[in-house]
Amino acid sequence: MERVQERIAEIVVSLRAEGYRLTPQRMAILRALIGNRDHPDVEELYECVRIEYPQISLATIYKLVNLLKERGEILEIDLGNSGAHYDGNNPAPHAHLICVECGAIEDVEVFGTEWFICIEQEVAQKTGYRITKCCTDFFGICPRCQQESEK
Amino acid sequence: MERVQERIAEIVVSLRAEGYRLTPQRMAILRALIGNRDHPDVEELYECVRIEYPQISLATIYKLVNLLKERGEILEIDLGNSGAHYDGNNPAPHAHLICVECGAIEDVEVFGTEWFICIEQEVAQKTGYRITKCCTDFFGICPRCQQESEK
DNA sequence: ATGCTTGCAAATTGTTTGCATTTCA
DNA sequence: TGAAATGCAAACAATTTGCAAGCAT
Repeated sequence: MERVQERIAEIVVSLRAEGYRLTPQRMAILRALIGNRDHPDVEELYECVRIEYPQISLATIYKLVNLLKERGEILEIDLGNSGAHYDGNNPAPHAHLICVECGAIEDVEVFGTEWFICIEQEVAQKTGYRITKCCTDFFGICPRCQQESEK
Repeated sequence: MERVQERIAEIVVSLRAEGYRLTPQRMAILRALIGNRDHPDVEELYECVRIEYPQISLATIYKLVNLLKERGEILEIDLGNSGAHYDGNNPAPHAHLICVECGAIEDVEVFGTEWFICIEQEVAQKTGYRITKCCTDFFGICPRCQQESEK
């Protein structure tokens, strides 16, 4: 899991380069955000960071998350109902798979980055749009929830 | 535009079959929802129906829209910030193209329904999920907004 | 006549903002 | 030291809910 440290270091460097400060709270949020495959929402980040910093406020989480989102360091996953989730591990475009039963969110490895670049180019060419982002979400029922409902 | 009447008729039949009632307000909302390529949000539907029914309330719009969404008759398009938009024309899976500058939303014709079925099957096979829905959104800048910012 | 639907207002939920105080660089 | 970040509370926006009265079937 050296990756996690690397990814955090990347973000730290990038923020510092722009004059942003790295407070201990921000470091804790980064740690909660990066390096879990959980795609947490703001509430989960809050609960996680609160263990270390019981004083932390939701506003602080929102502010950092928005900053990182604007800078393209994390991906926002919007499921329509309820709050947004965040993917801090992989800023490259990739699809997500969401279980509508238990709410689990996982990355889809089936299509690589090249695949996204390819379909983005095709759409750009046929529509004249300058494409900046593409998001693909699959909704369904995960194997575990299927088993449970089989009973 | 016979299509529009057809589509409305389809929905009317489907609702009536389940014991739902077709009030004049609901008919007006359906007309506002189906048969414009605008992908309206709730506010736009509200303004539209209000011309005919100045008394109508947002709650009524929300209730019908949720009913139709649950029944798979319309598609919800969630852009993260601000309210959801709806696509009543085409319940089959298809991608959307969103201009981040002017907010326009259009259907992407590049990939057909078969294409979606194909990638859904591939994901299902590789992950064990039972896929129920796939949504693909391309974000970018439309040709018109590109020209405008060129000046 | 029955019970689904309406429309109002109030309640919820998720997120943002203003500001005085603290703190990193 | 000075600008940026924190944390609190209040403000906001989108959506949902409860309920009395109305209306489609």
